[in-house]
Amino acid sequence: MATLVWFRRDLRLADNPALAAAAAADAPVVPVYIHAPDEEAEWQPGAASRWWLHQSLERLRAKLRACGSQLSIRASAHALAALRALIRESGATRVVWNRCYEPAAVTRDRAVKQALREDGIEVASYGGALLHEPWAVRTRGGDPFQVFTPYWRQCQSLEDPSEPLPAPRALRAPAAWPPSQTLASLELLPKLRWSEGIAAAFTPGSDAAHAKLEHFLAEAFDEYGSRRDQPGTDGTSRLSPHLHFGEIGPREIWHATRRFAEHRGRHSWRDSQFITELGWREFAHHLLYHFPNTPSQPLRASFAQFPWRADPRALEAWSRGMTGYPIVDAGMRELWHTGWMHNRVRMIAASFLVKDLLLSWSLGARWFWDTLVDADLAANTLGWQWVAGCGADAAPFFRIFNPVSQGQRFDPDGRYIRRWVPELGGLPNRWIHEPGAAPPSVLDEAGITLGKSYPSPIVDHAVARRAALEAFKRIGPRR
DNA sequence: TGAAATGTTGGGGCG
DNA sequence: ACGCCCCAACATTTC
Repeated sequence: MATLVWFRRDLRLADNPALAAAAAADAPVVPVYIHAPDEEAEWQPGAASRWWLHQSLERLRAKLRACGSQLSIRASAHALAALRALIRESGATRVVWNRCYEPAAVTRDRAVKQALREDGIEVASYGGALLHEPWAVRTRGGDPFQVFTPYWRQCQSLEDPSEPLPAPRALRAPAAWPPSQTLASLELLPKLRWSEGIAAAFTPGSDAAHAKLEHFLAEAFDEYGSRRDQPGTDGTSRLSPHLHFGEIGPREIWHATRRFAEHRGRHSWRDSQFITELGWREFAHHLLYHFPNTPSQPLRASFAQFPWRADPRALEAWSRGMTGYPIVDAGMRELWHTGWMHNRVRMIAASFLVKDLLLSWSLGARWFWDTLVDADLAANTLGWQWVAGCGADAAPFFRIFNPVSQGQRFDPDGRYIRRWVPELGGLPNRWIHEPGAAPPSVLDEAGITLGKSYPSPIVDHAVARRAALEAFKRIGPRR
């Protein structure tokens, strides 16, 4: 009579509709996690994500234990096979989960649902990962949106997301627990010990996520509009990996922000930039659901013929943070060391790859996928296609970031550069964003030999910009 | 959620 | 006092 709760990208007890539904029934609850990476095809989690997943599962297991429950972990080529085994071992008659929206997950879940029902199992799925289901938001003509502003306006006009559900206090145990593999047996942790940087920057788990949200609201929410673009400050929430793994749900964030703002008489919170960022997350999932080819194919078909360059050495220089443009290199090194990059810098680094180096956005998307702890197929796809100008509501082809002026504008005191590109630390602020143009005496003084202690710029931005305009002009403009 | 190129304005130095 | 030039500051256009 037990209910299987299939945890996936919802590694939390609070505001977990599937878990709440299972707990509400007068029946034992069997929480399970199934590691079936092959079912995610070419978008299996990268090394940084796997590290996070390991930590997060550990926290979830502890949380469940505190409720008198247990997490049964299985690795399997096919989730369906593992579910059937778990059903057999636990005598469960019902399976519940919260929906995922990636194309591979949608296909798989549909098949699993049908197969289990044919087995005579009761199956239900719930929405908990988004404020609005992707199919619930439509243009007047019934189509999915392709422009953010009208999309989000439409969302805001819908009924408010419901209040988050409380975490169950206790979960009924089954007569016998289905055995669990060890977490270690999933081999999620990296072989090399490079994860210290990530561990120093982040603490996975829903407790840390909620602490971070409270801290953000108290310390940074009011100034978010002005400080969110300054990578040298602590102006953003850094909730992205927690959101990706579902350690905290968007409804919890939405309502916590509402309560915080209303308590202080701030009634414009709905239109705050922070809430708008939740909107972009929704929009990304909306697009991925309705345009499932976009992780590998440009949404705008004309870009399929774009003459991207092939230049492995340039790609390598970009990946490793050795382009000679400090703001780009700082971002790429922050990514490599912490599994995260400030959003403003993501745009700058992405623009550099796509426009200055004329390398395909999909190469950048893949690198981010492998290295980000918050790697999310929907957000990553939207972000890269946006920068490349080949996606929905994309940046126009002529919008090309100048890595020097962007650095000067958003990191005026060079704090971000000094943190991640320490070899430039001795440069005065005047030159820290363009060592390639600094007078020899200044470089001397700072102990820098261009080409040795720090790379010379791998391209001349002014030249690269003109080449990009030329190439994009041919294929990019909307018709 | 750009930036460069081009155009306009207005104050100050100077003959 | 006046016109001229220079150029910074700002605005507009273009890619």
